[in-house]
Order: sequence, then C-alpha cells, then structure tokens
Amino acid sequence: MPKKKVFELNPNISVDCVVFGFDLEKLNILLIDRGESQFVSNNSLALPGDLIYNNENLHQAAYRVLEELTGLKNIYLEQIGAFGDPNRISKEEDRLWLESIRDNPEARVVTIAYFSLVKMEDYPLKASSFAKKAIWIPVKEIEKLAFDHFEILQAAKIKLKEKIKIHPIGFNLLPEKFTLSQLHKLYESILDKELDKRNFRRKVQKMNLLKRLFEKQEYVPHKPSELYKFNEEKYQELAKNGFNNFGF
Amino acid sequence: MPKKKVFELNPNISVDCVVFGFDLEKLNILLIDRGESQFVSNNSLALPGDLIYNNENLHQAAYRVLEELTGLKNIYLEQIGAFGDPNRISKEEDRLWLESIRDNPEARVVTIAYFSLVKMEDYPLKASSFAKKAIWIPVKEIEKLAFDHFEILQAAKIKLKEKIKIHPIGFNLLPEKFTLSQLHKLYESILDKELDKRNFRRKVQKMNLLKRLFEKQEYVPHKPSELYKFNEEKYQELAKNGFNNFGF
DNA sequence: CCAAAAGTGTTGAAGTTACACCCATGC
DNA sequence: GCATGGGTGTAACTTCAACACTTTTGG
Repeated sequence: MPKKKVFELNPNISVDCVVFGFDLEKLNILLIDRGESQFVSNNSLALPGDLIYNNENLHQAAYRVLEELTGLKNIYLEQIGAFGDPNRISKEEDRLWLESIRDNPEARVVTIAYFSLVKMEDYPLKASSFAKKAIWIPVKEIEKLAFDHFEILQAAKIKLKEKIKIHPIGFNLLPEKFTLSQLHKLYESILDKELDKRNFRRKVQKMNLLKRLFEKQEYVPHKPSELYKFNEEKYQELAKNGFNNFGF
Repeated sequence: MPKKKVFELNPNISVDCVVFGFDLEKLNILLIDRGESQFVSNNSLALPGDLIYNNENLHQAAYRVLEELTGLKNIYLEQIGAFGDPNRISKEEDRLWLESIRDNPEARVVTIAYFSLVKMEDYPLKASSFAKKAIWIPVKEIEKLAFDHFEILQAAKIKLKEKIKIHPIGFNLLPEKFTLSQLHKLYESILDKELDKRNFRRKVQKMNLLKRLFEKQEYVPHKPSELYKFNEEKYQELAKNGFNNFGF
C-alpha cells in the first residue's frame, strides 16, 4: 500500500452536486454534457462532480468542483448523503467515459452528494475543465443520467422538499427582488403540488422574513405586483432560536 | 497507482454505526472500548466502525461491521451522512490506536455514518474481532468519544429526532410486548422533552399501529398495564401510502 | 374595453394544548 | 390501607383548508 501524499486526488472518494436553479417558471438542474467526447451516448448528461483531494474536506471539495466545472461560487450547499454501490459506475458508456478522464477508472468510488441552490440569473455559465458544457435542464424533463446520478437526483429532490418545509431556504433560488407570485410558484415547483394562493401568502407573510420594497413590477400587461426582498437580519435572528415549522 | 483487487479493504472509506438501545428507562448507545489496548486514553470509547471492502455496498458494510464487532444482526439501519474532515483522525491517541490496527494508518478516511435501532434485550453483547468490549452507555453520560465520533453522535441524535416525528420507527427499540408508558418514555427520551401523557396516548392510538394483546403486566406493585405489540400488517399498509405526520 | 395576473377575508373543520381525578395491584 | 404508576375526557384555542370577487395595468 503506497503512502498517500497530501495533495493527491483520492481515487476512491468523489463529490457530486445537484444544483437547483429556478427560472421563475420551473425548477432546473445544472448538468454537464459529456456529449462532445468521442463516447457519445444516449444519456450523456451527468451531475457535476469529481474526485476529492486528500487535503480538502467534503464541503470544500464540493465548492471547488462546482467552481471548476461551472464557475459557481459562494452558494448554498448541503450534504445529501453517500452513494456507494460497487457497481454504480458499471454501465458501459460510463466506464468508457471514466477511462478517458481518470487515472484509475476501475477504482471503487463512493460519492458524497450535495445539493445546492443558486440564483440562476447570477450565473451565466461558462464551461471549463474537462466538461464541455454546463447546461440547465428542467427537472421534469430529466429521465436518465450517467452513473447513479438519476438516483442521486431523486434523493436531492426529496431532501429539498423536506428541508424547504421547515427552513426558509427558497430565497437562495430567487433574484434579490421578487414577487409573492414568484415565491409561490417556486414552492409549488419544489413541492410538486398546488398551494392555495391566499393561504400561501398569509403563511409567508406571517413568517416575517419578507421586506416589502414599495416598488412595483413595470411593463407587465396586468396589475403590477409588489416587490419584496428577503430580510436577512430577521433570518439571523430567527435562526438562533430555531425556525418553527413553515408547514407546507 | 496500483490496480485494486475486488476483495480488498478500501483504505479510504469506512462506516461507523450509532446503535441506539432503550432499556425501558433511557436511551443508550453501543460503544467499543479500546481501553484494553496498550494505548489507554481518557476517551477510549468509539463507535463501532471499520473500513469497507471494495465489493460490498455501504449498507452491507455497516451490517457486517456491526455483526463482527457486536454480534448484532438484522437490525434497523439508516444512513446519517458522510464525515470526512481531513483531520478527523488527528488526535494523538486516535493515531496511536489506528497504527495498532490498520495497515495504512495515515490514509485519508471518509466515514459513512449510520444509525441503528435495536431491541436491547435481544442482543446480549459478545465482544469479538479487534474490539475488546462492546458496551451500552447511556446517551446522556457521553461527553467525548474517539475521532469525530462525538460529532457523529450529535448528528445521529438529530436524525433520530427528525425521523421519529414522521415515521414510526420507535418500535424497533422496544421489546415485542410493551406498555404505552414504555412507548411514552421512549419518545420522551428521544425527543428530550416531556410529552403530555393523555395527548400522547391519544395520538399513538390514533395512528393505528398498536395491537392490544389483552394481556397485562404481572407482579408490578401498581395497577398493571395493558400490553401491546406493533402491528406489522397495518404498518406495511400505511407505508405504501406514505405515513402522515405523527407530529410530536 | 379586454386580457391577465394581483390582491384580499371568512368560515367550518380539524388538530393541539392544558389540565385532575379515580383505578388496580403488591406489599 | 397505602404507595405506585395506569388509565381516562373536556374545553379553549390555534391552525388549516376551501373558496370568489375586485383591482390595476398594458395593449
């Protein structure tokens, strides 16, 4: 067994990130297109992810990988869990791809999955590193992914649902200024069910995390909506005592 | 980079298990005492855990390790998450211990933590493998543990709290036949707060998972309690549709 | 003036909380 | 007969779900 140097990539441990973005209409996921490689396949989309370095912790690794692959920085990131089936990388097209990018493509790899929430508008994507393109795909249109990434995506969706019910993390997905209708649509997208408009508004107003801006939408062909922003100070205050259930 | 053989231990990935047991009075955790080794230290207690094999999945590894270290089999097991700080094994006494049991004690190790619920009575513990003893320690008395195991324990307690609020897993901790008072005390132990007796009873009765046995406690110096068992069929039925909130 | 989305209150049902006394047994 | 924990109901309050119409703007 060779002694590991500190700054080596660890051949057995990776991170993968499920990055959610909201385009004010629907939820999207950030995926890496392997299609330009010579091993094109039907399901050439993968979650951004890579092996970790021995000297970085898991969170750091997730941040680094995301930045390297997509340019995203300073984003909300939370661990989903570890996925480590010995045969998670055994699909033929996945193995071929691995052989083209990894020193040790046969190694057993356990991946630590993260989910991440970003304001889509803040991140005009630039491709980099070995990934040809990073692209946003609507969650609802995704039917398969590389490796076990589809399974990871399912887990991410469940985690996000659970989390957003008790913690106001949805703001990470919205622009600075947003309307209650946009927030409403966001919650419906995540929870994948309709929410009564009036009840929803009452509830979010009561949680006291919205700061009304006394500005309105402009140039919309209907009654313009009030704009709000997220009240960061109130959030910090509430965070100390632990949030109460938002109960959607 | 050496090619890995399938049945090797993977030097970089371990599992650790937080095993909860309930003695009808309080919650306990199953710990491994390293105290017999020559490197005795103040905090010589550790969670049962070990490196995984390259051919087993994470759940299997957790089962195997638990069985090897403690003799426990066929138990409720759920992943908590991955813990992978590069310096999680850097305490002096931990390193000495690792050197005595591992081929490659310097390797970066990410551990996948699990929590597990067992009926204490079913498992008279027998020590085995490299662990000298497996012992039950009341959760409330644990103040430090080896490596980052104390941190893992905290995460396990939080997970258990969250889970038991929405899923009836508490039965895994009780004997076949139990009283409502025992169930009550169990929930109070896990949630670490008092629950109103009448409201608790009403609620658990309503969830329809209890089968009254029409037997009573015997030889108790007070009014004997009705005994119940967990209704497995009802559970399967409810599990299909998804449980509703138990809301403790 | 029309189309489109914004905004707003009430009511009935369900669920949650708080609370105090009698009961059956062993000793 | 007494000490111990077992077992039970109700009332006030809070939360939740369902539901329809008026408003403001752009075109």
